[in-house]
Amino acid sequence: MKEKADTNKRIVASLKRASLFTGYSELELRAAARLCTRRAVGRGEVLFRQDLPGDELFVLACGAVKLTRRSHAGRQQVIQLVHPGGSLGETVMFCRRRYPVTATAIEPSELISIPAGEFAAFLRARPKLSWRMMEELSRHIAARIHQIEDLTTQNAPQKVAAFLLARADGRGAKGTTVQIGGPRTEIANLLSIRPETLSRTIREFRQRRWITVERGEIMILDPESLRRVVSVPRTAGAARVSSSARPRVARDSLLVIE
Amino acid sequence: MKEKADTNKRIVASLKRASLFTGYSELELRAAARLCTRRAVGRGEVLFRQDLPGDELFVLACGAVKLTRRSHAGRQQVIQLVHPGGSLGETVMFCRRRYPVTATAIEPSELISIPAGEFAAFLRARPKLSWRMMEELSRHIAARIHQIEDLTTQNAPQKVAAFLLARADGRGAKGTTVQIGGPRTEIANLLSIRPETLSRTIREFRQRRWITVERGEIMILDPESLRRVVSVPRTAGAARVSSSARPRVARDSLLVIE
DNA sequence: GCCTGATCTTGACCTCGATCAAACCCGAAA
DNA sequence: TTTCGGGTTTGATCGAGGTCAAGATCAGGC
Repeated sequence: MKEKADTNKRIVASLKRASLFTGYSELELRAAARLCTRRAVGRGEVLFRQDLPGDELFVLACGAVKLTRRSHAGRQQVIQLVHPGGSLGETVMFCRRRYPVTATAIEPSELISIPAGEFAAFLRARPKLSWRMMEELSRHIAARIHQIEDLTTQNAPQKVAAFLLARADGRGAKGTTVQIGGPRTEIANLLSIRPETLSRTIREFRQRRWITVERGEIMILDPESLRRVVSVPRTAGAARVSSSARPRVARDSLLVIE
Repeated sequence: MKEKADTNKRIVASLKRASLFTGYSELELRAAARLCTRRAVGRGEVLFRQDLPGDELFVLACGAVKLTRRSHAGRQQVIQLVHPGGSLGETVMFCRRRYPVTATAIEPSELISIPAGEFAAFLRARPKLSWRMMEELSRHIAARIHQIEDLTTQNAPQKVAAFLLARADGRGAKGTTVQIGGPRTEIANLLSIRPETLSRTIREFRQRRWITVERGEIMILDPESLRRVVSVPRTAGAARVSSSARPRVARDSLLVIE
């Protein structure tokens, strides 16, 4: 019937934009799309839960989803914010059918649901696409490694600056803007800082005319300065003079650039 | 010739112990081993470097290797300590032939070197083993996610306790010991704390008779207490009484258990 | 054995960011 | 319009852990 064909077209269009499916031929895309179904969810809705079994993975068509992990001691940590074109739950196909994280929509979202079993069979029959999947998994590993590096080596302003630059990619040309899907708290949690600290840092950046903020949209005015913050070795090159010679200068700013 | 056959046997034996090769049949193991070569390295020797191209992956037969990442700002972070049976550099087969981390031996070590190109061909010809590889990559992702959780949600004593318990696995039965390969500094760096803090934490644990230390070998006396430290929500359940009613108790211990 | 250089320990101090608490803002419901 | 509730901002304070510096301890090499 006509309607079904139309749905399928839209699914193909969504998959085409997903990094998980780059490199797929038109034919392969259509074959994959035939397995899938669309699904709309409201803000706050949970797609799957950490440690629970499941049998579907997703591609995010539009909206925003957070992947979180609740630690044994009850503390929650955002692992990733997924944007349109991203995928979630891929590993459920390989790891004892359990999800390593919890996925929650932080905005009304549309997703493509892919049944794990059928997609696995689909891949098994197509070695070349299996290889693509491995590339994708490797990319994932690299991303998590990079994240560990950022979380452990950067201080709060560096985290925020790096985050902004990463979002405004395309070399962050002097006027790009960064959309923030969902409440700012989620970003703070992703960077593993408190909302209060994020707020203060943003204020600092704004006062220095490095960014402007309006309506949950941040515009980058001075990417160079932000980059400098990120790449400075830590509490910047000042000091290292004659130990505690001077009588302790008052600190009025979060940043220690000179 | 005899000698070559013997070398091959030893490689097979090493691979058999590697998680990357579990599930391989004897035949498949031998075929894989035929591609490989042994290699011994000294302490401090670098196997491959972050961001540089390369074309081999490794299985660690004995010794210890650290995987590190140097951040843009020069700070170094240990991502993983690899033990015998572990593998390193798997992703080089998929990610533009570049390594995401630097691998350095922290003890004299023996490795099996696997040429990336040939092993890729080997896998492509064996879909079932490709699938095993995907499982392995997924496991890797899960491990990194878990690590992010630990790094961000735990404080110093929790990190150390969790580390000890993880190493003394087999449910850490009251007397298991933990070997530490390489200098203790590496462990501190892995947990993203300073060596000084690690030292103090270990002293604390020792004073409480939870562990004993000798000759770079730690024995766990009281796994239950360690587990309790890990799973306590944060600065433990004390306080929360009548705000600052009491005149600020002196803190003499790193831990806040009651 | 005795040096010599790494690694580990201990103490004193200070800083960054967490925490607590109180306004403030703003969109949705009434 | 007012009310209500989640999110954000701001200020004040505190403490875990980082930093610096000085010893102690250990491991090879001679």
